[in-house]
Amino acid sequence: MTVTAANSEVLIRCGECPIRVQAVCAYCGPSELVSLDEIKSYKTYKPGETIVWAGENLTVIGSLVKGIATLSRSLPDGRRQMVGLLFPSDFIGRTGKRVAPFDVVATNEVVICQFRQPQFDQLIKTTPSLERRLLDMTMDELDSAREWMLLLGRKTAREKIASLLAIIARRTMALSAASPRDGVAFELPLTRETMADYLGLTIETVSRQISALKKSGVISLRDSRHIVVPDFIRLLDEAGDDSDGGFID
Amino acid sequence: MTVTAANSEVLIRCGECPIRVQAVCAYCGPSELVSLDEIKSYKTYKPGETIVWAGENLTVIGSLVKGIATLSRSLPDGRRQMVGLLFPSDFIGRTGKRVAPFDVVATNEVVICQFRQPQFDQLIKTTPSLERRLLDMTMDELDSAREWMLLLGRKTAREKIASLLAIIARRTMALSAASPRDGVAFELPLTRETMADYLGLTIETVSRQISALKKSGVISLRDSRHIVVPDFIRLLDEAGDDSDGGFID
DNA sequence: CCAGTTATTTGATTTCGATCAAAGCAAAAG
DNA sequence: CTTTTGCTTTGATCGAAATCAAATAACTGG
Repeated sequence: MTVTAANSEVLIRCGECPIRVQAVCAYCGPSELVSLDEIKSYKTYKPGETIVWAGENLTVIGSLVKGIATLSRSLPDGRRQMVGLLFPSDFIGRTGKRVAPFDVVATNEVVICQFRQPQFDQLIKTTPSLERRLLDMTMDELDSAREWMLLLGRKTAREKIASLLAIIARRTMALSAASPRDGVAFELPLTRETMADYLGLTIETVSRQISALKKSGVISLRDSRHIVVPDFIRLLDEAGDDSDGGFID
Repeated sequence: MTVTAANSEVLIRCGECPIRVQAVCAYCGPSELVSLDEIKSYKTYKPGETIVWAGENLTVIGSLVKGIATLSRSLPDGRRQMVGLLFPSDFIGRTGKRVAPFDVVATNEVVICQFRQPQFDQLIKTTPSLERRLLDMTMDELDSAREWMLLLGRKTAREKIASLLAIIARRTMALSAASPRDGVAFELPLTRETMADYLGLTIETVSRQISALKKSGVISLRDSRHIVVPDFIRLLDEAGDDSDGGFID
């Protein structure tokens, strides 16, 4: 299990955490070692596999260690809306709820560090700083979800695509410490269908708008999954919003 | 300040709380009285008044005591999306954030029980159960926001209207303990414009779809603000979803 | 009660994105 | 190498909701 603070400080680390091996609670000070090994168990999911079914019993509680998973809900006739993306260090499940409100689906090979509910509750109770951190993370997610509501409710297809690309570009830039006016290149971690389900659009519209942005010179494509953004500011402009959305932040 | 638990148990009550007068923390047991009077202050806002401006310094932290407020964000060209409704007992603001992410606007006359940031942080630190409660509330809001994303991204105009009416009808029924097959009557607390901003629609479409639902016999109107739902199940059906959304739950 | 806003409804038309349809492409399977 | 399969692009058409426009209804303050 990995919990990353706002300032990127690592609070608790698991054995299979990609960053480090020791289980340490940084909040409680380095002196306080949390023995997670007894209460956690790792589970691996194949690409496309459903980790949690909406409406079913919510048994999984823990955090994503490796891979990317999607949170989504579907209407009876199949219309689907993605409502969140889970990256390593994000939580799955929640305390005090019996029924899962959303589907959780693995896009890659996903590894989850899973806890038993009573033991996780205990861990939270005995680690106030963890609860505080959980609260902050949840509030951030809430802000992101609401930001996304603005996109879903009011943005045009072109603005939706630009917003999504901007968010991914921003992630990439943050990692490479590039400036906004530099070119950014990245690989789309999503299929056109997933993008469509995210943005409340159809596959065809996604494809068309990407083509349109290409024709306008806002982006260029090496292949369908590799995007190059020559001018990030220009892309932000197309997103319609002054700020950057930040759904996947 | 009023914090209501999932089971409707009241945790902390302020002087002007509509339910009771004493300031009591029920979680910490009735023995533990929380002296809120020294750190809180009441503020009243007129209908239409903006309590918090998105992008500006977030100074308000506290909870809504009376009235209804909306949470919204706008695009530079004026397109607006409502992202939440605040009812009495709901929180405004959050710890550890300098800039307000959304506008908070009073629809009625609104009374807010306001705290100073450092003192509120202190209150949270010394009241672990309060933090736990805050976490639960925030997670519920997150689930609701995501549910709303499904509506915004994938539902038709008719389904959107039906969903909103169903949520309000459900609230009304819960208060009157009526059964789903009974008729429900309620007053819309929102203008057509507010509804439109909520649902990601225009005023005209809202009006048209309400007329259409009336013509289909799903609802009837005494006047534009007073809705009668003869068969709640029928309305739920029109909402497209099996479950009830619950955005305003 | 009336003039003057401010909501709401209804109608006509347009437009953006969905739908229907088919072709191109690339990776995996045989 | 060819076939299959899944993903993506592009084209033609359709339709739901937006936009433009105007009438009606409801509320405001004088």
